[in-house]
Amino acid sequence: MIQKPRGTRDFLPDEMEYRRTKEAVMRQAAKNWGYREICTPTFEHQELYTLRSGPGIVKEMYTFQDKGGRELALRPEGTAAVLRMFVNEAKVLSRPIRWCYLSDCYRYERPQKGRYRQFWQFGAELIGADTPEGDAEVILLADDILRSAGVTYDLHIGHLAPMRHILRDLAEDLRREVMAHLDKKNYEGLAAALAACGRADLEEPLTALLAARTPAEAFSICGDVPERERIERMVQILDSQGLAYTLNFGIVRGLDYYTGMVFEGFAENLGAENQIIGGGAYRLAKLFGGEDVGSCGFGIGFDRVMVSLGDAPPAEDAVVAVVHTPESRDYAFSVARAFRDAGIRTELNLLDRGFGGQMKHAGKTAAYAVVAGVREAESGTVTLKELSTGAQKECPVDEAVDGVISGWR
RNA sequence: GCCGGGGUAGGGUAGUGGUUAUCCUCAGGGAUUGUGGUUCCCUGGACUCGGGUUCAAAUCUCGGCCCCGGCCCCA
Repeated sequence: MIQKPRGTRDFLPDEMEYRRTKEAVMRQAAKNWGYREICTPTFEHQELYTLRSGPGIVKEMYTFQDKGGRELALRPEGTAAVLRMFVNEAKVLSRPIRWCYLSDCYRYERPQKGRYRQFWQFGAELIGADTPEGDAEVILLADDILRSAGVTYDLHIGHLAPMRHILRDLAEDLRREVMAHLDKKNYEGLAAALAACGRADLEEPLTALLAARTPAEAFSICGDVPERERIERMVQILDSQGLAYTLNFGIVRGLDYYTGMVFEGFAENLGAENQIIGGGAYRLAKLFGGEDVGSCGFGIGFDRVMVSLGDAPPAEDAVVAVVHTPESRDYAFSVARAFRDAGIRTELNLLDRGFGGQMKHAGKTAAYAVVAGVREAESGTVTLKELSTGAQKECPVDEAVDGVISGWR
């Protein structure tokens, strides 16, 4: 027997239908905000991802060389390809551009709860609206999508400007180190790093900034920054919409990728991998050879959404099982077609089973049995039987279809 | 890459070196050739893989693979 590759999953129909239901809800929410769905290739030139994330990322990706010698990689996330697509194709589209996607992504990582080597990411990108209104819209959209899907989560929103302002005098590599410590809440490491470079004076404002829960508090610590008005306007919009969130100026989210607003969300029922969404403002287009246009977006871990929501409820669709005999086979196919044309999931017996066997099978797999035997074929009727109650009646096909649609009664 | 816990039919399980590996569920068939569900009968299906110890391994041991939890990472 061949096992599936490590970190991959199979989905049976009950779970798959549940996933599709949630996908549809999320797509619809995005659509309502004007975010239209796009699709990019499953694999791209490796360079797209190393440009964005550095050469070290290769060991975390599924990479391969194709028969033409091209160095390719299965996509490890959604944003890079979307911005690549924007640079390639969307220069003439009127802005802002609102796009969303649901992509299968691949990362060579150790699987654990909520983390797989093949996973799905629902993302949205707003390109060319580098404004506080744009930042606010992306956050509100993300919240709408997650709540529509039924997820309960904690939302944390921040902005990189205050922290970068405090760290403005530090050398680039030291700044990265300090921010990495802050990201991991490693305060001992933070103190040691600052002391080592003679900037222990920064420890107090940094820890105070992490505790700040309003823009006013943050600016009283870091002083005035050019982004102040933008941050305040964004917060004002979010508050006007009654959004539940925590302001957190300690959010770092990777190092050089995000340029302004950043946000994260954490859901229940997940283990160590409880981050369900991450996003923020960034400027990637220029890196990929386009103009320097500001963008803002997020990625939702779709599989984590599903884990957080719990087990799939069993499917409830009415199912009709058509029971027949070899002599009435053609009639049975016609009867099944009538039910299918009405949008009813209908399964016709395909095996060499007697009436009793067919009814037995119908009792396990269907809500209704529709008998299309010789007798019915001659009179153009069917015998409709509700399997939960055992009630049955012989009637014309149209009437039987209506009966199933209206739930028998 | 690292640490820990696991792996017995499709699912859930019993089995601390010794007959043909237990039970439930499930699936297929029959009792019942135009009426299922209950019941009864029959059938099918498993020791994760490989090496080692032993007269004898599901059981002890080592390693691989896979699963689960955590670390690292998380674009």
